[in-house]
Amino acid sequence: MKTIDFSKKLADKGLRVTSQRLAIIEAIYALDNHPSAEHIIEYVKENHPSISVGTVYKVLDTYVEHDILQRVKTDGDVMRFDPLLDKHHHLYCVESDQIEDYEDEELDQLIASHLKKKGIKNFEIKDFKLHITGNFK
Amino acid sequence: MKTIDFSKKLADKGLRVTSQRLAIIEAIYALDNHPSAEHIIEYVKENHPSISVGTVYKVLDTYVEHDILQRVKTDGDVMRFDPLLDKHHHLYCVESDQIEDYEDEELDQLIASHLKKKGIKNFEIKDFKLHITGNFK
DNA sequence: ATAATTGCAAAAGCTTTGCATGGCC
DNA sequence: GGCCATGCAAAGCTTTTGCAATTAT
Repeated sequence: MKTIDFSKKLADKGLRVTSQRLAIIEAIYALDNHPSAEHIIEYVKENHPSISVGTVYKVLDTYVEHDILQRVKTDGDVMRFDPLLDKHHHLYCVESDQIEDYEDEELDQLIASHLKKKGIKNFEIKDFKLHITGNFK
Repeated sequence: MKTIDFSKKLADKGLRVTSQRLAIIEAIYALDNHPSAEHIIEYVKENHPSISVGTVYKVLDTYVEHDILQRVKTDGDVMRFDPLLDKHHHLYCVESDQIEDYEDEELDQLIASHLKKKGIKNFEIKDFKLHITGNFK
């Protein structure tokens, strides 16, 4: 995805296009491994030394609100961000902080139909996400 | 589970039994909804006003290390704790911070056999957990 | 006795907030 | 021009840490 596409993406959502916002979304795609805010700040500062921490957090919030990013839960206390919006699951490495996307429509169907058939008492299911732990090799 | 059982549970793991440790594990069972450290502290202070925050965190860490508790991931930045150790999944309410356990061996089998059959390239699966979001009713 | 646990308080780490300045539309 | 976004710095919150005093075994 090129810079110009990011501009359009923001404009289409009614968001103002600023160089900080572009740098942040470019960073997330460039970093590519569900970066934390800290990783993003570090990366963006290379070409944007004066960007401030508060701005990055505000922009990330804005992106999550406008469905440009998803938050990714981790065991630790840092939030990480994922630009993939299609339904997918995550692979968590038990030895490092690596997180990868895992898409599997067949699995989605399998789980969805099982849950639909069986139902959960007193609970209306909206969505589900599988957290798979293991080792990359 | 009675107090005496908690004592035994700790002793069996080679942990020293202290009134703080007992109060903390009792609190978790009493609170019963995957309490946060803050909830636990609040509850324990009723009968144990002088307990300190640091102690509670240290004891929770000890319990997790010794497989007496599991950590539960949340969207927010607070860690929560679960005394159920059997394999299970979690139901997350989208409107509140309620979290419930969900056990479903049939589902576990279904997912396990699908993943085993299909495999994941460059990844060795150790375990998986489903995060189901929706509404309690 | 002695090794582990507690309480206290300080500090760390991540994230949020308020407000004046500056930039986009 | 008007409004929104940014930078800065301070503060907030949860969690961690160090150490002396206390307690369990």
